[in-house]
Amino acid sequence: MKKANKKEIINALESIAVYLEIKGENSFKVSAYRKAANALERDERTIDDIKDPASLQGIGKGTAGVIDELVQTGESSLLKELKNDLPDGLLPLLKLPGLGGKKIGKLYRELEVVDVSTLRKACEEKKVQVLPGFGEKTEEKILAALEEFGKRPERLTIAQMIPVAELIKDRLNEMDGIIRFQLAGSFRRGRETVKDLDFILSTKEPEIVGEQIATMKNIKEVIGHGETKISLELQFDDLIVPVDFRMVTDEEFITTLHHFTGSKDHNVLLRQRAKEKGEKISEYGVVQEDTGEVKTFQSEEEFFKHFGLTYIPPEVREGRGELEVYTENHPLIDLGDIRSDLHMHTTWSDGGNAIEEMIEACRERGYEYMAITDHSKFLRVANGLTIDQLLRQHEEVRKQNEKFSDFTIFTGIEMDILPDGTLDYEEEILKNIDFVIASIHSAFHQDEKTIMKRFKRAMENPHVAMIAHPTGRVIGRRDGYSVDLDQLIEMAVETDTILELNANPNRLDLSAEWVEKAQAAGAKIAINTDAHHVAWLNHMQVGVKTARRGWLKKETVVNTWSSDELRRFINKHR
DNA sequence: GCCGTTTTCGGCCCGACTGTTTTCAGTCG
Repeated sequence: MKKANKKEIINALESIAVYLEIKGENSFKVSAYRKAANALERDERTIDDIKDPASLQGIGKGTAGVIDELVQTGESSLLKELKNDLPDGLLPLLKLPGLGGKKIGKLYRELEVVDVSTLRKACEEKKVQVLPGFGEKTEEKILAALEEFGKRPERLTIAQMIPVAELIKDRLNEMDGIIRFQLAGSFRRGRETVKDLDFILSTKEPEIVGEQIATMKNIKEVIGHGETKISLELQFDDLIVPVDFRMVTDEEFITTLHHFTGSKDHNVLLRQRAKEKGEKISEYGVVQEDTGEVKTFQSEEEFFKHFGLTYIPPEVREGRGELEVYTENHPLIDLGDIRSDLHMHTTWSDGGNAIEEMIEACRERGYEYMAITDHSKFLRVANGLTIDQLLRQHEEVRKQNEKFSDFTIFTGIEMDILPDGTLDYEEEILKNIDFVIASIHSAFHQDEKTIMKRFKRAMENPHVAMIAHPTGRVIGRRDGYSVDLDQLIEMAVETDTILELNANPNRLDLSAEWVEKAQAAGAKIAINTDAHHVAWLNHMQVGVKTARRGWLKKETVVNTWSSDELRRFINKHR
């Protein structure tokens, strides 16, 4: 029997939790299996290196037994048994809003609902509304949810959310009665995708503010409207965005902001810690359990300090050891550390702005240097530069460069690694370019070995400074090519090739998870916007957020260095 | 199911909102 790998074990534990939930098991037992899955996921080691799973916090005798069985045999008798007991068509029903394990269990036992279609039938025959605990409205809602089921993506990309978030902020700014507001949730933590947007508002007049929110433009539906919480679905063309608004007093603002920034795992860990001190954290403050005294805070710094911690940036509040690390300062890279952008396009290839405009925009952003990197000749669809054009462009860049004593413009190129593994320009050309980027834009279907050969050849070329968007993924649209990232990182360290964190919110490539691994291995990262328009230079913020999610320090990121330092690094092997 | 210098039993993070109920269970984040 094939042994189960770590991912399969985590999935099995999560499946067990879901089945138990539908069975109506004790909810703490259910969450014990989820906690065990989380504990495994958080641990960096492989399943073989974790000799004794029960030694991990959250894994005891029971779940360790399940894990051991999966490791030994590749199967779990408990999971098998559950699968025999319950139809697996019930599992997707948990995704329907308003339906949880308890209700699904009841539907199964009382009405023999086993999947989406039997559930729809039961609703249509009006059998659901007569069940105790259900009613007419519940039945209607289930039917409506079934109608929408599968039509909408579960998570929305940051690229889609950025303009929506800005629009809502503008509207809140125009409303009466709001003292201050902030966007919280996974958006604030910088996740690649989000389920919804969470806004925290402070006000003395929740009814007045609530009324304005519930009547704002673009509302598709008001999901809920209570005294302090309003849930909406906003619609912009095809895009439907769930948005939650929470209203509190200004004193409560900071603890509410922290609570709804999450993550859930982070909150749970911090609350457990508070409990050990005889305190209780809620949205409204920290309660001294013996006296009932409620403490509120002026800032999140102050809040964390209360628990003996320094400020924990939202990006790392994932319950992955931040409470242990942030007993002292642990600075991560910051937007203010960025001194250049090393990947962008102009009208010479497929960009929308002239060289001068890009220079001006970079200077406005306070950078000290930059690189102009248009596409190479192979990429005809993007109007890649012929050798003649390239030489003329670099002449132009050098001329521009002479204008400034306080700013440096690198000549550059985003050169294609061709399907056969050769590079788009000869050594003779490359040796005169300041910043050579190599990247893959073709033959995505090739197998991993072939792709890795292409990368290897590029990275071993002494003139190639950086690999751009290493996986080629576009979030929510395509996975990219088959690349062995562990090996790529290894090669990057060996050849001193920089790996890119492409800050385009559709790409975020490398991801937070992989830049973290790259940093651990000693590789260097550049955060670049790959801007095709001056406005896209602002994506640097998103890139830095992603870097922070990967715990990147300033030193790891080459565009926090001075231009001389970077030049020395690039020219080391030339 | 997990956990424990108060505990090997009895807790487990906490609260808003809805729809079902006549005081609360279920869901959600």
